[in-house]
Amino acid sequence: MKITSSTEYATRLIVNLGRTFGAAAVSTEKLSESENVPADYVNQLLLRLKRAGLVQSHRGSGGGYSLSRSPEKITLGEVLRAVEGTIFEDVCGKYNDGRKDCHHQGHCGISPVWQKLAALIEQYFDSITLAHLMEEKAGSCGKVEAMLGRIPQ
Amino acid sequence: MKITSSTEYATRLIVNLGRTFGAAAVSTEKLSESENVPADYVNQLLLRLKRAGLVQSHRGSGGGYSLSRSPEKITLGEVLRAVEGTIFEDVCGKYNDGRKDCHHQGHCGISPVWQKLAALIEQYFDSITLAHLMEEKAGSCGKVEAMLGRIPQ
DNA sequence: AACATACTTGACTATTTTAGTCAAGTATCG
DNA sequence: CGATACTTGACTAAAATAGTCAAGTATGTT
Ligand code: FES
Ligand code: FES
Repeated sequence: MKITSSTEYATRLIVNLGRTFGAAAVSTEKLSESENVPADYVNQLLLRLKRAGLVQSHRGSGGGYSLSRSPEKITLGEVLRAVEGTIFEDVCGKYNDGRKDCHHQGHCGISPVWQKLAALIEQYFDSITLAHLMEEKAGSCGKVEAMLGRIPQ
Repeated sequence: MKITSSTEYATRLIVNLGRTFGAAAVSTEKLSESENVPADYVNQLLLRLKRAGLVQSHRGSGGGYSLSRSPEKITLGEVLRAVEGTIFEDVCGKYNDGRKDCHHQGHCGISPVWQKLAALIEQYFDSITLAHLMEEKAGSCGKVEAMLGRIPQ
């Protein structure tokens, strides 16, 4: 799974934008200062969020970024896929030049575990919205039960 | 989360040992050949598994490694912690020289999400035994429901 | 005892990934 | 027109990963 500085920063940045949703756009320099992330890095990350359609940009003086949807309609999963590409990369076949050298191919007991983990993680991230993240009390970090029904056994 | 080549290899190696549980020990060279992992790397990984008490070594000719417990009593979580140290590293405070520069410290909506994810993943890995991994049919990769009861909301 | 087998230890290196930087743009507002 | 601020893509330093190497030590067999 890819949890890098981009993950951490992008999450903080978009939550920051969520706080001023409906109000004026925020410049990357302001974001850089308030979230303590290098300015050029902020640019890079917000550009990816923009390309994924999660935020809008407004050029020129007084411009900046703003959410393109309300915080309830943006999930953490979308944010992470936007900045990292894919959240959980396949484990089997990643090493040994891509060929699966497992002896029990087709009915292997290991690979389903990685696949299910991937599903578990994706579903978890998709169950969490920006609105959840903006709540300033701990404990509301996704309803795990609700999400479980959708994981294939 | 740390899912590296060590993770992948160590899992395959210990499953391999599981298959001959009760029979003779298997040399690292044999393991290297049958699992297609560099011999010196196999040595390194099995040594870590040994230090964690999951496998036993037998020196001298005819020696090798064998499980030190039955496959039902070894979990994937134990294996991963043995080879990687910690499975999921803290996200908050990992960047920005260790200080949490979140504006809503103490009641932040983001950090509980990483913490819960970590718990989710650890519980999942701990719910899977070597015996599960050895079953050569897909689909028996841990009972997610059972594991959920133990995750703090 | 000698010898081959096979684990043990720890340092070392090449490769890849991550984190962050830089420069040269383009569009918009006032 | 000029300042503000996004846009693009390449570039670099630092860290992590993947794998190697060499010099051991212990054990079973002959
Ligand atoms: S297919 Fe990857 S370990 Fe079996
Ligand atoms: S404490 Fe890390 S983002 Fe709030």
